[in-house]
Amino acid sequence: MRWSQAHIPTLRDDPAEAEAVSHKLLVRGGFIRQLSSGHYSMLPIGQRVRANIDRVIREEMDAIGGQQFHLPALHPAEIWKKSGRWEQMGDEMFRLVDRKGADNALGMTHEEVFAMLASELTSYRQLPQIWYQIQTKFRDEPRPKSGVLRVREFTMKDSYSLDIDAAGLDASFARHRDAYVRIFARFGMNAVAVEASSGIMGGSESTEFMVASPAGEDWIVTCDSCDYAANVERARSRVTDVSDPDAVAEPSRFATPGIRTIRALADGFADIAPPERQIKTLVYSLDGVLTLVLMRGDHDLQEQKLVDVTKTVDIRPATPEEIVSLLGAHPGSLGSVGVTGTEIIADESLRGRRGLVTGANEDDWHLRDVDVERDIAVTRWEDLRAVRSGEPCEVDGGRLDLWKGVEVGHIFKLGTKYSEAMDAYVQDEDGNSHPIIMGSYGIGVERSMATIVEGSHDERGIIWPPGIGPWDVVITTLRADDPAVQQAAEELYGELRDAGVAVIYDDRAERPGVKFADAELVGMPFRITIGPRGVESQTAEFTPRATMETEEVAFGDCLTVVRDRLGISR
RNA sequence: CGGGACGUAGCGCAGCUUGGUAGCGCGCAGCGUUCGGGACGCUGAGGUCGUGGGUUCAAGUCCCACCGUCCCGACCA
Repeated sequence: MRWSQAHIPTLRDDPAEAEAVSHKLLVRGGFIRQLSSGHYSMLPIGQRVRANIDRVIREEMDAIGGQQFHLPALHPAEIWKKSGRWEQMGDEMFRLVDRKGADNALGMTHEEVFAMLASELTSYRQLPQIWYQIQTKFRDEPRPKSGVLRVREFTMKDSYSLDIDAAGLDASFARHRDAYVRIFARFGMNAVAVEASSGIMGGSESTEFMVASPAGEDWIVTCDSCDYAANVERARSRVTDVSDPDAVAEPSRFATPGIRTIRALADGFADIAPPERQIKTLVYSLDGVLTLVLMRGDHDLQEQKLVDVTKTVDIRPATPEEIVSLLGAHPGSLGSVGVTGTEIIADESLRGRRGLVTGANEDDWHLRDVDVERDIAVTRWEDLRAVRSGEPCEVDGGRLDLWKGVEVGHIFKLGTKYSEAMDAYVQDEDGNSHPIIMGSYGIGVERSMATIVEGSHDERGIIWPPGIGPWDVVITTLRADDPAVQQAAEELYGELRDAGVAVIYDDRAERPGVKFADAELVGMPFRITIGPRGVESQTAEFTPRATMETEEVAFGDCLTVVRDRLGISR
């Protein structure tokens, strides 16, 4: 491609609304443009990057035996009703009615359609299968943000494994995991596989691939001395021990006028009520049912954990009115001693604790000498605690770090939910019918593109890894009007192109500063500069974008150097 | 959905308080000079001031409604 003929609308000014670095650079560099909130156009060079990302994914998916499909984006409501997700997906699913009056949905994911296709399978001999596609997904996000990192319409590589038994699923899962490690490595990312919650998709062994970035929306916990890594929605840590008295008296009331917070109670009654000796009583509405949630005073609830253990779809804190009608007191004086007929879910760190302080369910009064197991009718014990930075790792006691990450991939085991719903059964060798066991695996394409940029840029612009950017090499001429320069550049351009190198020739009659600045903004990994000086000595300048350290290369050696730097295999 | 802000030329913005012929920078077109790090001069093109309604002799400016976009929160494989 010649730059003079390419549509690469770079901008000199930052887009006003840009807050994520990748968004700013992709817009300025002429890769993407916004159409509306959450919908982006891919411009030619953005599309080239996307094609490269697709290619890498395809190569690695094919390498583990994957077969590419292309499924419809528009789905009849029936298949979603059949799996039970027509209702479950709520407002996140785009829905529309066609001219016949039939309900339709724009696909947010494709378990249903793939499971329908899998229903044609009849024998264990046809398994295992890995089926994938690279396709548009629609999700009516309540708040698209950060440019292309969180949108309503995006491309996803989604794959599904089909196996006859758990061992087969384990193998398919492991293959995907390995493929993902290779894919993200080729993207130049340092992606960490972390334990995660599987959310409304259902399933187990949910593993997210996270890349550290300030633009990330998830908090990740990793241990500094072992390989433990988890999303905070699921992360665990060791609890700091608190020693309690062996036996305590019956609970007794004491007046706490005006005290409404853990902090205030600890300050006012330092001898008996430090935060770790208090019980924090939270009231939640879980699918419309009021439930008490008990935490240690100095701990915070991780709401996703509560959602996961209770399988709740709709969670919200109870309103003050609901709380008063349930417990007879306002927040600040709530407790669970003597409460019956209401589910009481307590965090594991409260198990066996004695001599604690909690609200008396009467405004301005608290109870002391509470023995949790003796005095509270706990109905469930669960791990609900939010992990904090610096806490000891549950595995080896190492220090836990907390960092923000972007989710670029997610893999998990689905089980038989969709195969059962869509009647995807096969017979085993004994003639017995079994639902196919499925796994589900996703990679966000545009999100990967943005995440690469988040992690690989400098003040001048983007630095694409070889094989990912729109071109690997840019030939920049200085004095494009000089016939000798032109001829040298044309020859090199033809040579590289014939050799299969992705090269763009900046033949524009611009001043050097403009051409350099554009090349660095767009981010080709290597620049070859040809000017009058070099024509004299028959040398070009070879400048890797990452280091910006220029070396002189004879015209005749340029192709060899480029091949070396790109890795000859490509 | 709650809170906040913003919609004026392709991009970034001023003008609104105090109503009276729509401006600046970049970019764009032509000509000339320039040419190893975002040049300069001259000339020029380009705007239903988000949409609709209202007040007024007169609305980019004041009032109302709606739409859109961004940020914070809620929410979110």
